[in-house]
Amino acid sequence: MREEDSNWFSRWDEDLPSPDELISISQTLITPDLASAFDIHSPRSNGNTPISILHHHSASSPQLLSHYHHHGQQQQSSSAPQQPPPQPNSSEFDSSSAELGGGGGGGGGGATSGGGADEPARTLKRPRLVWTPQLHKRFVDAVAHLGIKNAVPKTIMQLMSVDGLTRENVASHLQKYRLYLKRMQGLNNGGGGGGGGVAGGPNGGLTGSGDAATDHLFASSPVPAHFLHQNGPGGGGGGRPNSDHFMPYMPVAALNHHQMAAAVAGHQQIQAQYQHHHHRQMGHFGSAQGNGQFDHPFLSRQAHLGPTRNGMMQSNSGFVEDVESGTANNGGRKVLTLFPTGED
DNA sequence: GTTCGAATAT
DNA sequence: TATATTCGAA
Repeated sequence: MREEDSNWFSRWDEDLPSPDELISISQTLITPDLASAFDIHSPRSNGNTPISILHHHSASSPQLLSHYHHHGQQQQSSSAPQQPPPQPNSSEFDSSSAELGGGGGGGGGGATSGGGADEPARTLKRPRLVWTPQLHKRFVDAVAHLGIKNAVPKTIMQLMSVDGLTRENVASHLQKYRLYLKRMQGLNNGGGGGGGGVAGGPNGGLTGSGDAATDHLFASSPVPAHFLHQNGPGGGGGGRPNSDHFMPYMPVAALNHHQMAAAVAGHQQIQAQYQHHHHRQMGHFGSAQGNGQFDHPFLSRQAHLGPTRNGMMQSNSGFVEDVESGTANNGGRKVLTLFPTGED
């Protein structure tokens, strides 16, 4: 058992005095897209953001390539549960404390000025999604429950219930994940056996490929055994949604029904953060709920990202955004990390 | 028409 | 590198 994942965890700790300090952060007013659109950056010393800004613009404007074609979708088929409407997070944490956007913090907030403030989301590029171990965990869980056969991007996305996650996000990750699984199969081909339960991560012997780093993310969450079995199209059998009795699983649809969802929502603590090359800040929720933590994979709704393909923005959970442009081997990229807390 | 999946681009 | 976007196929 390695806790390598703790890396990121310890990192932000540096910048943060202590979790308790940053209790509730709300970004409700500022939406990621808005911020990016207006190029709002770190709130200059606002008392809230101890960021040390390393504004360096070595590279002048990056490329302004304009090739954004987006197909928006989020359509619902007949029996699709649908993504939850922007539910007023009736949570305990009112989002009026630390305000990045509200008045205090953010200078950015006001940026909205301008003539029409409608239709904000459009032709905007969202930041790259960073797959944190937690997020990946949800992903794996979803896939596990669906079974390889049914594990297609759309379905996975729905099961994960992470707001802001797009089908494309999942598809991309899935592609890589499959590759990873394949590689593992190759190593242990034929084998079967064993009962060992979990496929056991990257066994001591790494692949000759040498890049184990790639596997690290994947390694952080256990791979369900059934994933590693080669399956022949053959005939029969077929589609069964993984009937493995692994863990309890509650379909999103169920949540849709009653306020139960709301209740659950109260427990979720999710955060999203924008990060740049390095430097990250995060807000912490007043998680002090006397309750322990929630470990339920599916029993929680997620943080909201900005604009959905729907064109509407949903923000509710606390966010911290840190957008910087700069120098970096990448030339400055905004990355969005949304991660659910309470796992692993 | 929609979604998947792999290739390709950044 | 990781993730995004594109493109052809089902």
